[in-house]
Amino acid sequence: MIETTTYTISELAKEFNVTTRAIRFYEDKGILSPTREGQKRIYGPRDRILLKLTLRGKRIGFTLAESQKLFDMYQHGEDNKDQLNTMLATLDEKDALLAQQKLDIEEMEAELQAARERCLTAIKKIDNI
Amino acid sequence: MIETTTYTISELAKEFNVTTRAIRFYEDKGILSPTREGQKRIYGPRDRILLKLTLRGKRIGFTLAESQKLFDMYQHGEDNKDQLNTMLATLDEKDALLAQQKLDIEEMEAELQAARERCLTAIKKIDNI
DNA sequence: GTTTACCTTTACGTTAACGTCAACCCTGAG
DNA sequence: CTCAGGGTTGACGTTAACGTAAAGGTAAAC
Repeated sequence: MIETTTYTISELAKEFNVTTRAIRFYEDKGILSPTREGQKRIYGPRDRILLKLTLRGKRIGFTLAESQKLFDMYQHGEDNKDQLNTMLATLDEKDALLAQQKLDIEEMEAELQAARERCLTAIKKIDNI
Repeated sequence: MIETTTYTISELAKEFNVTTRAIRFYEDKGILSPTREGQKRIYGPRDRILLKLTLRGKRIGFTLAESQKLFDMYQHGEDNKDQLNTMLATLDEKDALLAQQKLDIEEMEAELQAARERCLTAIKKIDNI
C-alpha cells in the first residue's frame, strides 16, 4: 500500500507564500498537474517540488515558460536524442546566464557597499554639524 | 576647457546591445537625461554609466523603477538624513535579495548539472543500442 | 535634387504573470 | 437551517517594458 503525502491548494500557497490564484495559474500553464478529489485539487510531492523549482527559477529571472520547458524536457526526453541535445544546449545557455548573473550580483554588491559608505559618511557629517 | 566624451543614441544602443526605443524609454522614466543638440539627444559619460547600471540591474531582476529610485537617492540625498536612512534600508533590502539570489543560483546550477548528467547518460544509452 | 542614413515625436499594440471581482458549490459547526 | 470557511470556474483588469508602425525633420553622399 502506497501512502503518499498530499496537499491542498491553500497549504501549498501558505508554505511557499504565494496566492492560490498563482498556483492555479501555473496549472494553466502546464507546470503543475494536480489530481482531483471531487472537484478539489489535490497536490502530490511531485507538484510540490515543481512549484518549489518554479519559484526558485522565478527569483533568478526564469520565465514560467522557460521553467516549464526545462521540466518538460527533463520528463519526456529520455528516449529522443535530438530532444536531449536540445536540452543540453538549453542547460548550457542557462548556465552562461547564471554565470553572468553572478558577476552582476557581485558588482552590484560592491556598488551597494560603496553607496552605503557614502551614506554613512553623509549622515556623520550631518550629525557633526 | 573641458572636453567631455559624448555619444549618440545609436552608439549607446550598439555598445550595450539595446534598442534606441529602450534608451528613449529610460529617459521617459527619468533614468537618463541627455542634453540636446538641435533636437538630437546627446549623451554624456554620466548617462552611459547610468545606462550600464540600469542594464546590470535588469539582469538581476531590478525593475526600472527600483534602479531609478536608487539613482535618485544617491544623487539628491546628501543633505537629508531621513532620505539617507531610507536609502540605507533600501540598500540592506537589496543586499538581502542578492544573497537569496546567490543561493538560488547555486542550487539551480547544481540541478542543471544533475540534469546535464542525466542527459549525457541517456544519450550514451541510446548510442549503445 | 534625391536617395540614404540617422534622428525625432506620437501613439497604439503586446506579453507575462498574475489581481480582482463575480457567482457558485460543499461541508462541518452550532 | 444557515452560516463561515474552504474550494471551483470564468472573465475582465493591471503593470512593466518595451515593440512597432506612422509621419516626419536633417544632413551628408551621390
